[in-house]
Amino acid sequence: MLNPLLKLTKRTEYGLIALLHLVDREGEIVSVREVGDRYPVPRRLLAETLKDLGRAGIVESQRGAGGGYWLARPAEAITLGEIVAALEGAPSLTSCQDLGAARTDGECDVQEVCPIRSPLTRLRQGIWALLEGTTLRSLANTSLHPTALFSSAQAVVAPLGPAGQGEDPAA
Amino acid sequence: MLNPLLKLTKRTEYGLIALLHLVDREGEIVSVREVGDRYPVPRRLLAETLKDLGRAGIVESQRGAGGGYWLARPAEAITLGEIVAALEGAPSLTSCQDLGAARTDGECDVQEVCPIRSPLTRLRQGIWALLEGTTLRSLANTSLHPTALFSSAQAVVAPLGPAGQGEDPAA
DNA sequence: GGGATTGAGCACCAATTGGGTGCTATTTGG
DNA sequence: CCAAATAGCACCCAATTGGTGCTCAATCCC
Ligand code: SF4
Ligand code: SF4
Repeated sequence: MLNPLLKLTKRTEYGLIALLHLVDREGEIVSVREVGDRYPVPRRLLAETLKDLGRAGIVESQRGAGGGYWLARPAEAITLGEIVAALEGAPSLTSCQDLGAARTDGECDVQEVCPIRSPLTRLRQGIWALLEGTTLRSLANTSLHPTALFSSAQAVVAPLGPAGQGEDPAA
Repeated sequence: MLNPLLKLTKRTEYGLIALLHLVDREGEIVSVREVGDRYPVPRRLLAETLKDLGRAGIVESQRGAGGGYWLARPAEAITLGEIVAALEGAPSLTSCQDLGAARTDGECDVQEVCPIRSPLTRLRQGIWALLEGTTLRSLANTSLHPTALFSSAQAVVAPLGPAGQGEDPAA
């Protein structure tokens, strides 16, 4: 069984691969064909992913012969959170939390007496802070900038309490 | 669309609810019936969840009339990561990473030339550090212990680079 | 001992979601 | 006009998750 909590969808993975390629070719125009030739991913799905990223305003595109995609902004101005949101939808940790979306469909029975809503919300914000705190640029140049970055995440999630002993559940 | 990255399964939610109830009744023995009476969740599924937690060694149980469940350890010695691992399986962010599991099924074609494996691994470890750094006790007594806790997460994920500007994708 | 209560185990079904493709229209360069 | 390339959308199939049925085993109380 794979853990859904920590799982990125293939769409997101393909999107990230494509975006990293765009970073590599920053300033130029890149076609889906080119990306698909470089990485053994379903080219068609890659195209769908790029379309999504385009609709989200992360990349821009040019149709017609010689067309393709390029980053709509410099790589340091694109966050991982933004990418994930574009390809997997708005962030919400549980079915009752849509965080800005319409409240019309949040219909969990437990909601009234739920003891985990509040702490989980904080956790979600913490994870999201991680994603927001990671730029596309930093993904490209990994093993660079060993800077502490969790200021916001820390502030948000800290009330959850002190750390445990950190056992490894994979054992 | 709900974001799978930040989504807990119902099983985990129910499990957490049950566990928090056990924390409340720490020292006593609690039946599934009792928990099911307090929260409007499918009692049967709640039972399955408790079984899983039992198999994972998080709770202990007593069969027969008057039987039930109790925490196998004090609440501060049970981490959220452990709970999630018990109910949703071992942590792995992408299909190629099983982190200790058998390598026989990690069969992503991209693997050889994948530019995102390494950074995503680090991200996964960061998220997991968050989960491991949260104890069941701290979930119960939220709004307590405003302690900084991300030492391990920080150390692990820091190489990903500096923070972005933190836009809100839900807007 | 006998019945009621409660957990253990396992298989099974139904709904949702994610992975992936087909098809057609539209834009652009030559 | 033709070829290349993106845009849009509907659709199918496999996997996962949410939820149940049924049976067995242990324990308490009378
Ligand atoms: S109310 Fe509680 S159980 Fe229901 S979706 Fe929200 S967090 Fe989960
Ligand atoms: S190799 Fe890359 S694309 Fe394949 S599962 Fe791993 S991270 Fe994802």
